[in-house]
Amino acid sequence: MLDQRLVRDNPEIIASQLGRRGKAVDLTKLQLIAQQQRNLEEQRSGLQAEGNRIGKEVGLQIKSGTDPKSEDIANLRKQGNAIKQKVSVLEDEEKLLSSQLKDQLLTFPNLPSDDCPDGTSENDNVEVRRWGAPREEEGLEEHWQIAERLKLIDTERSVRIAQSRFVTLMGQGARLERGLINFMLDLHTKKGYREVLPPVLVNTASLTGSGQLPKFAEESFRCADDDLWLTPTAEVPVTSLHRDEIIPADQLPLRYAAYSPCFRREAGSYGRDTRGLIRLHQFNKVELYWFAHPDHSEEAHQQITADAEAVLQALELPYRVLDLCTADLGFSARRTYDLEVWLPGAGAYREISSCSVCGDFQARRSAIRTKEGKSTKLVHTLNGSGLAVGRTMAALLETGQQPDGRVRLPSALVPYVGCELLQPE
RNA sequence: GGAGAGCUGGCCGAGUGGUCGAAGGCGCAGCACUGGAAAUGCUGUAUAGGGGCAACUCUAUCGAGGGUUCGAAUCCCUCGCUCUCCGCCA
Repeated sequence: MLDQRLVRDNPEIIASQLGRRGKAVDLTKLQLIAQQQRNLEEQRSGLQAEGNRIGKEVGLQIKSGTDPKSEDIANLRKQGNAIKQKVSVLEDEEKLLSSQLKDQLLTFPNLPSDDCPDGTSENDNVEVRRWGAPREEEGLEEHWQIAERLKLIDTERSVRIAQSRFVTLMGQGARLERGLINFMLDLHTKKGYREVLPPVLVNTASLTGSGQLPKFAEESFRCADDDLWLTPTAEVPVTSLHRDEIIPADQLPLRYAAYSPCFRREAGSYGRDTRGLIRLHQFNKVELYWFAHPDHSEEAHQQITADAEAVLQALELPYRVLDLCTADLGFSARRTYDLEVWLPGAGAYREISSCSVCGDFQARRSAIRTKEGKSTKLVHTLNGSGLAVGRTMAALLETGQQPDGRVRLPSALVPYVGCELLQPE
């Protein structure tokens, strides 16, 4: 969420920054609401001060012996009542305006960072670097072909169990998925990340706090009888881990590595990536998350990205890093590096991790602050996939495929999977 | 699902209508004492919003929302959550 004061005092900053994201907004009305709301607050608190004075006066007089039924007291009561009425009118107006303001504000995306490249579509994303030597051969299989041939996944029966876009991992496939989760968590915790296994059902406040609500309700699965949703990413519960808290500055940064299954409705993606492990309603992900001091979030962003890259490097998977342009930024992000892994079978780079710095955007929604001396300020939050497990498996299958149909796993994974070659069981 | 208890500051805990943002304790910070430390003593220590260059000041907040009252942490109503016991259950 954006700062209300910015709306009130410098709406032109918001307009120009959101303009960079391709969002044209007219803030004159909202600014007016914000200013009126402040005026009402001033009037109201002045009246309340007067009312408090009268209340005390009555108490004092009665205590010092004045007859409670005396003229003086009756007069004060009358004044008190008059003020009460005025206050309640002002209060109603003020509440209406604040809720209008807040409702609007919750629908605005974050302002892009100054360093974020300008652009109008994903074509304007800037490639920052590449790592590894991509396999570029003719006749390589795609991961879903390999997975079905080796019976690592059962797609058809998954439809019976649930519906399309769900997958059941079987045998070595299940083992590989489990091994990858463990491998990733081990890698991150060795670097000092605290491991987290959060609830995957989250309440409305949590989804609002990290930015998924109110705008993206149709992207999440919702429980019919409770205020609970299936989390679309561990970013949601981990943000709320410290919701409404003040974190002492000497504890920052807090770094978490959270494994969770993730659930997304993928509304509006009919027909895309219908086969295999790329786009599912349920997938596993290890998420990196930082609560950082506001002065150090830029460095933190470089570090969290490097920590996500470390997984790809350890798995010997070639990738490239994109600096997302303003048009491609997610709702809560100020700046994002996407990691795209090379899929030799598909012959394309595919997103496998998104590393974002959100500034104080989520912290304001979630009331997560830090304290130095007397002043409290909002922390900065960062998140990055480290990594999306299903897509990692897809990349491993395509990258490790052998002419004989088997799949060679990177050596780092052998202790986790128990073999270096996947072959028909 | 049934029955009961509770929800107060970072924590514990007092407070049943009047100057209470809230006693006391713990914790934390500063100062004093000390060669240094412990112990001790003193002082300070919530959040949000408004005004002010600042010192400071006003308003709100005792789970949430309504109500009674000149005045509510305290009384009334609704809701939420937590805990305990019983039932069920991995």
